[in-house]
Amino acid sequence: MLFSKFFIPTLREAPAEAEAISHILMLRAGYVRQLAAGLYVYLPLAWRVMNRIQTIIREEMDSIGAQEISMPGLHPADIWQKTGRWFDIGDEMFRLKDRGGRDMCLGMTHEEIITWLASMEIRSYRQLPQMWYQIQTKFRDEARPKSGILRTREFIMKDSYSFDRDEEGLAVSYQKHAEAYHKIYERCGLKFYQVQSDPGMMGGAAAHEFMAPSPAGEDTIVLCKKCGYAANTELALSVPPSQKLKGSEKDWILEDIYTPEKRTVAEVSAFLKADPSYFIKSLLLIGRDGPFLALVRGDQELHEKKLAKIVGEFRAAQKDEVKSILGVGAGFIGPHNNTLRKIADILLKEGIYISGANKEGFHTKGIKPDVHFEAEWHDIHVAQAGDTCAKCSAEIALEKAIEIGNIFQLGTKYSQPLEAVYLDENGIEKPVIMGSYGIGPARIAAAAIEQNNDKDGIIWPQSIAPFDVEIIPLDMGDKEIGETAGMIYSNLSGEGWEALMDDRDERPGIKFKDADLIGIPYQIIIGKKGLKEGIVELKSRKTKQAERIAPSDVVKRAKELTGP
RNA sequence: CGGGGCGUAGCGCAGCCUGGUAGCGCACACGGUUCGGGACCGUGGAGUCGGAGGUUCAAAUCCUCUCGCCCCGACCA
Repeated sequence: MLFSKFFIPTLREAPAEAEAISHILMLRAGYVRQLAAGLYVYLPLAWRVMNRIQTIIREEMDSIGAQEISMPGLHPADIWQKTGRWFDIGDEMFRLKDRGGRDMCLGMTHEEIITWLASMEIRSYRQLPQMWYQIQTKFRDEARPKSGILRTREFIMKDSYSFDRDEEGLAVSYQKHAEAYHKIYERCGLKFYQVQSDPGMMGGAAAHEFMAPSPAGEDTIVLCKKCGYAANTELALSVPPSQKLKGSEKDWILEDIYTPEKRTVAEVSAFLKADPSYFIKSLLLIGRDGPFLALVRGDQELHEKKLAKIVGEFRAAQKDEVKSILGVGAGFIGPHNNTLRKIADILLKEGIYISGANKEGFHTKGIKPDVHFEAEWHDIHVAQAGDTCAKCSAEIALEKAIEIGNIFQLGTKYSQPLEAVYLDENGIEKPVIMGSYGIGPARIAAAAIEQNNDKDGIIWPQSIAPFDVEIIPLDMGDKEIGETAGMIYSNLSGEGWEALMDDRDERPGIKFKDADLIGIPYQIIIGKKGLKEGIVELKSRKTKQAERIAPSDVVKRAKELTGP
């Protein structure tokens, strides 16, 4: 491919709206352009990357026996109504009506549609298991699209679905997907983790996410280097450090202490000269069944998602609600002396504490859990660096990560309402057991850039680079340079290499800058000085190391370094 | 949806406070000199100042409304 004929609109300066590294580099290097919030045009370079990623995905999906299909992006509402998601999902679903006034939506995912298909076609256990996948556009009206192509309102996704007779079959399909995903990410040159995740609105039992560590990520994951425990903080268990005992605390007796105008843990902690770990933070929340208290240790944060999994939806109480329910201001509420339902962090089961006295201007010291109040005990705190692993007690690490894929065991969540059933060997009708599995190719591309770049630009992993090699003749006016470049180009092409040749009549500096920005992993630099000595340079984008080799040796050497 | 910021030439920005000729750098076109890490000189083209309404003799600038984009949070199958 000739650079002069290929559309690569590089920019010297990045548009001001870009913040994430991958976003800035994709704009500057001429990969994408933004149409509107969360909507992007993929230019030729980016589309080549996407195609390479999709090819890898197809190969690995096919190798586990999945079959590619294609489903519509526009869906009738009634199928989504049958599973209830038409009502459960809010503004994030694009909804519209067709000319006949029928409710429709743009597909955010395809569980409903594929289950409809299965319900029409699957009759017998003899037809199972099945794995079907597609690479297709999804639409989600994101509340806040961000970070370039990392979070968009329209995006391509590989989604696959498994259909099995029973849970054992599902476990096999699930495992096959997990293995295929590992291969896909490895082949794409990504650093990644498989972590436990929250099934969320997908429903079902087990779920894992594949996470590419990056500061640009929206998720935080908890990792234990010792035992391998890995989970999204949405559900990650951890054991924070215990109270720092000075010795005298165990002699505390239950007493109220006057703490005028001291409301927050920080204020009371400073006032009483006691570490925040001696406090119980009491939060009055309003759930579906009325008000309740959530209790976490003073140095901890409540994880609202963990709590929501236990009690369902809730919201914080307003100031006047606190007054009317507990008869005291928000800074002085505590777990004892009231009959409200209490959900307490498991960490509070041990120790002795100070908390609000439920009396204006007072805190109570010497509170012992299970003695002075009772509660339902759950892990509801946010895992933090410095905590230890709930499984093996080693110190855990926290990392920001980009979600690049997920796998869910759905069970019968969709097959039941949509009546996707089969007859087993005994002629008994049973619902199909399903799994669902997603990968975002654009996120793979963005994560690859986030993980592989330097001050000059992108450094693509070879497998997903838009081209394998860029040939850079420094002076197109020089006959010998032009001929050598042409020879190398056709030799490489003949061996299956995809080469981009910068045939533009530009100064060397511009060609070097653009080449580094675009990030093709190898550059072959052909200049007058080198040719006088009979050599060209083969330069690694990543290391910036250049080898001086004879033009005729380029193919041989390139093969040694890496395959096409 | 809550909080904050920004919309002036393709990109990056100044001008706005204190109303009066729309400007700079890069990019682009042409000519010349250059040519191993984003060259230099000269000439030139390009802007409904996001939009609407208002105040004023006069609005990029002041006021009101509105649209869009970005960031933080909430949300996120």
